[in-house]
Amino acid sequence: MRHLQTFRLIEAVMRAGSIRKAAEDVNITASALNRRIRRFEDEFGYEIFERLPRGVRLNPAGELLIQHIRSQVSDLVRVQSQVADLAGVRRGHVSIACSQALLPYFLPAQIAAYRHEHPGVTFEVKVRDREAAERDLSTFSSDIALVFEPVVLVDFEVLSSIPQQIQVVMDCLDCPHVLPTAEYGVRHLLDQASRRGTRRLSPIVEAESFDFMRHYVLHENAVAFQIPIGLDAAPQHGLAIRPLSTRDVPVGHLLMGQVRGRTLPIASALFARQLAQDLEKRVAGPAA
Amino acid sequence: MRHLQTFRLIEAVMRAGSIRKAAEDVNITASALNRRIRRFEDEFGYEIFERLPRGVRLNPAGELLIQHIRSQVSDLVRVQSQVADLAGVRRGHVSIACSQALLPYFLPAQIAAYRHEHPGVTFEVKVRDREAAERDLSTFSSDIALVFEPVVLVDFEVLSSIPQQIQVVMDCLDCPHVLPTAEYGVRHLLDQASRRGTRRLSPIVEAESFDFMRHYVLHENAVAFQIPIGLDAAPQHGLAIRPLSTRDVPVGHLLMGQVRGRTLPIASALFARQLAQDLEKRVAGPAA
DNA sequence: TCCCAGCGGTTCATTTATTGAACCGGTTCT
DNA sequence: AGAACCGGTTCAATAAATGAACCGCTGGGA
Repeated sequence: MRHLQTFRLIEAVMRAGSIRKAAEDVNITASALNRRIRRFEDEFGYEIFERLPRGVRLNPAGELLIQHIRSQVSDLVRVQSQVADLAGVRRGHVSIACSQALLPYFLPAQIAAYRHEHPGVTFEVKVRDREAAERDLSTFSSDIALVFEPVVLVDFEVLSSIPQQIQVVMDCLDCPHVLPTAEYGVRHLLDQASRRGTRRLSPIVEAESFDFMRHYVLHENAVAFQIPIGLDAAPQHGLAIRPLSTRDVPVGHLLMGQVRGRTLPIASALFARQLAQDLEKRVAGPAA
Repeated sequence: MRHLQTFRLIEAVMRAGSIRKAAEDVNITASALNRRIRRFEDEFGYEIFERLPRGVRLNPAGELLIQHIRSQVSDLVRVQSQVADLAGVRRGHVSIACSQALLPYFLPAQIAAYRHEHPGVTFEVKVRDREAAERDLSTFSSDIALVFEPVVLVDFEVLSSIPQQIQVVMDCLDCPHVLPTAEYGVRHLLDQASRRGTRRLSPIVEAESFDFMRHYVLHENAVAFQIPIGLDAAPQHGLAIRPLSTRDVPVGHLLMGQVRGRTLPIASALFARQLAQDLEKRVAGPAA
């Protein structure tokens, strides 16, 4: 898309933090890039970069502009997707930012089901912690976020919410436990619970991968934690799964959402609706 | 703004209904214009014009695109206005589509008051009947609409609403009356009332200008109608003004609104707030 | 019926705008 | 003080958009 070229260049400069570096990235001369930036600033009426001795940085005006650019590009994609739709081809691309718990069972099944109906739609699944997922949404680099216990809710429009009680994944009933790192919702809830009660959390292993933790308990006598949606309905060989009491650890919530007020491309909107329907079914009868 | 050039051309072609005519309008060759349109369609991925033997017309994809273009341009203006604001200069441009009743007293006073505070802001006042005002909003060619008894309310977000009982402007109490044409809210309400009751409307003069009608009753014994906001608080020489009974004619509503969901530029948003405040005061104590 | 005006689309020489290489003045880190 | 970067500027080289002429087509009027 030709008329967005300048915007792409601006983004490149923003990322690189310097015109010369950005020029390398996009394979043009620094001089050409510099002139394009200046010309844009002329037309726009205001400078959008602070010129520092070691490079450039977006000024507040630039921040406003970059937000506009992003929403614009994403809206153009939406229009294209709508046009594709009325042209008969159900095409499109859905970008999802989600917690790890969705990776092993839920999302693969959901995406496969959707693609079975609409083979022209492509997907992009990004693993993001709760904060990063929301950042992804607000920069329009993801359409839909699926996160457990999100941190802030500004600009996050909840499309669906289901309760998820943390489950213990254990090989036996003994103490040693494996915990996710602090940025995860599961850890957040367990931390809260431990602060309230007398029991202390003393993880023998901290990990960022729930997959790793689930496998770890097969090797050492230990317990790990996960939310139901990240666990198979049929318990695996040698693994027992049991919900924590809601008196000990409060029930958490898995939220699906988008940027507040944004109109999603058709493919993404449809997929979000499918997700919401499936999630609701789980609340009614948790037997997936 | 250079990167919007193609969009301007697309709009020109849409308006002209033919590439050759549009080329004349924008002072380039038909060949050049044709190529730019085709190139854009290539990049966009879909044709946006139907090629007819006597010209071109937007196809549904094009309709979708033009909507996107308009919202995009208006959003860029909003960003510029915000930037101007944080640069310290309160600049901007406010475009208003309104009924005639607002012209003689209300809007001049309001705009003057606003410009007294913010001399950098310019205004554009367009007289539109109820339908055209809403069309103006949805094509982003006006920021704010002020209309009496709007027709449809889709995409119209009401920012303020005050009741306005139709007033009789008379030189004496006799029958002959002067009426606005059908597209006006005043006529609409009077029509409704006459259908419900037994009295017939038989205007001796139909006019599109309320100003004309107000002056006309000075020359011939006749009555005219207007809503309070279009009338001076101090009655003019020789003119008596008296409200119609709400039993005879239902009370109408003057609505101020914008396109649903749109973020207005700062200047427009501020002006809309000022209007809303002033309108509310009128409901409390109608003595302007 | 035929014909021609008007349409969109294409081709190729020309004009315009964009680019790249070299260079300038400045600041920072060594 | 000098080397290393930085953004900004200049001017010739390159790439892109443009205009004039032409093609094939359709619909309305003679």
